[in-house]
Amino acid sequence: MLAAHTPVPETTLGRIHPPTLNNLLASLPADVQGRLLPEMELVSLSLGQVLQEPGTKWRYGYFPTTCILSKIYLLETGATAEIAVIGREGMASICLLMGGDSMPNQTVVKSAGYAYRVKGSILKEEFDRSPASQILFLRYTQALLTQMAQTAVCNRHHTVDQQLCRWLLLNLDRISTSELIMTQELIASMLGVRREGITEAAGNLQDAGLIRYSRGHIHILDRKGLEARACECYAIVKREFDRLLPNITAA
Amino acid sequence: MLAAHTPVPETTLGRIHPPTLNNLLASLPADVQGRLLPEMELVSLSLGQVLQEPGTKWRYGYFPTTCILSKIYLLETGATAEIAVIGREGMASICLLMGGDSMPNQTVVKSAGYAYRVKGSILKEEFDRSPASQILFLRYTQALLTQMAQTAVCNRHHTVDQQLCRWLLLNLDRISTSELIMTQELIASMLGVRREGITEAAGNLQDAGLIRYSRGHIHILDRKGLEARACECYAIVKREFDRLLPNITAA
DNA sequence: ATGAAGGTGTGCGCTTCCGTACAGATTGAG
DNA sequence: CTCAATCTGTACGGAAGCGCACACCTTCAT
Repeated sequence: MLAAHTPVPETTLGRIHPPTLNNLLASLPADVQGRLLPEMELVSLSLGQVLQEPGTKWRYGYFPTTCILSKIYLLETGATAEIAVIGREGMASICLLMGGDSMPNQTVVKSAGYAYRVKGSILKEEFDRSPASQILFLRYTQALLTQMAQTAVCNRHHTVDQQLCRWLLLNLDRISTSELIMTQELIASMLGVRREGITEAAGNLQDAGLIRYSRGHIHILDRKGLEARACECYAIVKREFDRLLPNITAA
Repeated sequence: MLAAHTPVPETTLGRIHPPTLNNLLASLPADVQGRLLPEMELVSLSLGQVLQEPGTKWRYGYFPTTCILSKIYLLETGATAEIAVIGREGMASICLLMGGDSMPNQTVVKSAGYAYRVKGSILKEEFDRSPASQILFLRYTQALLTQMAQTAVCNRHHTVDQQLCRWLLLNLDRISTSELIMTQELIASMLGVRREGITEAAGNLQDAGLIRYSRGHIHILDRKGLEARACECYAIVKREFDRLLPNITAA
């Protein structure tokens, strides 16, 4: 069931919450922004909302500003696993640009907030027409590719503890506070492990003084500590994002 | 250490072994083929040869005809994991087109054979210039993306037995015989598990009459049986390849 | 205030896979 | 033919994670 998006009317919010909060949009040259931004629409997305079901055609391109999106696979058994995180550094709907129009995974909102969206046809037209936007979007595609590949390796070789650290950092990079709103149940489904596994791992991190946990609220106390405890996967992906998209901060 | 490629001189081989054995090249319209094919060079690749080290700039685009390539991650601990397979259905060096020029993983030859290669600059120029080639290469990129994503999920949730089936099928689709030349040691490093794990899984498949194994030679006896025993991941990726690249046979 | 719902901590037996060690089998070079 | 190298089979203890069960503890609506 596709929840309806809530378009935000032209209010003060639109003016104090510009599309350029999204780093990709902000990195586009002025002429492309001039054409694209007027076509964009601010939408409010709520936690858990399903943006796109597997195999269905994307009608819009989404550029998060304050929300975080998650690409999630659903298996026949009901098991799930997150394969990519998308925040203000990027966009959802790569497949519109790649020409496939759909992908076999779900896209859900894992942190409530805002995003700008634009009709797929308009986005694709701009992509085909302007080399500057093409370069940017293709480089982002490669960054996303790297994130997925690293997720595959991480799933194979690293412990739940390490993966939780990586996962927290990945999300922390995409919000402006140091507090994540996320139940253990939800984290477990993203990492594709048991809820009890997260309870234990989070307990370890809390004992180590790295985070503070309370009923769906995670306060990050020691970012450096998390980085030290995370597997190499986080740093590799971050380095690639920085290399490919030098003007964009989040990993 | 980068082993030197062996360029194959203009002999009868070149004539009876055309670039169009590669399905991507074969799918290009005549005018693009007219420009690109004369620039291509047939190279012979041997088992285990390292085509590209992590983080190094790709100088050529590779289009396998009879060889199979593998994108492999190396972790700090020495652990490895394959994240994608590339055969005659595709190409290595996506990052040339995406603009990143390098990726943080290795590319190795996992089944000896031939490939055509072309200078990166020429390939990129053609990509930028001809919409037809761009559409094709971008759709292939999405297919590759799907393969990686599915690998991530598979690594998380499926047994070695299932993954071995998927892996055998993935390779079988990219060769013309029903015999794979591959030691258990090598397979283990690709799947990121112990060699003994493969011994056991292969033993199971042999007992079930699906394959016959002998010192680095695997004969596939019952393809349908393998498909039935594999996890859903194989079918999902194959379906996406077929959908995105309708004129291309291998998954 | 109070009961229900949702979120978290804990324990226990089980499976899968890992690490290690070693023995047997096949292949190929001298 | 013979020996060394390579590949494969087997065995065993241990670690990590799963599935399940259940006891708490917050929060929130009635």
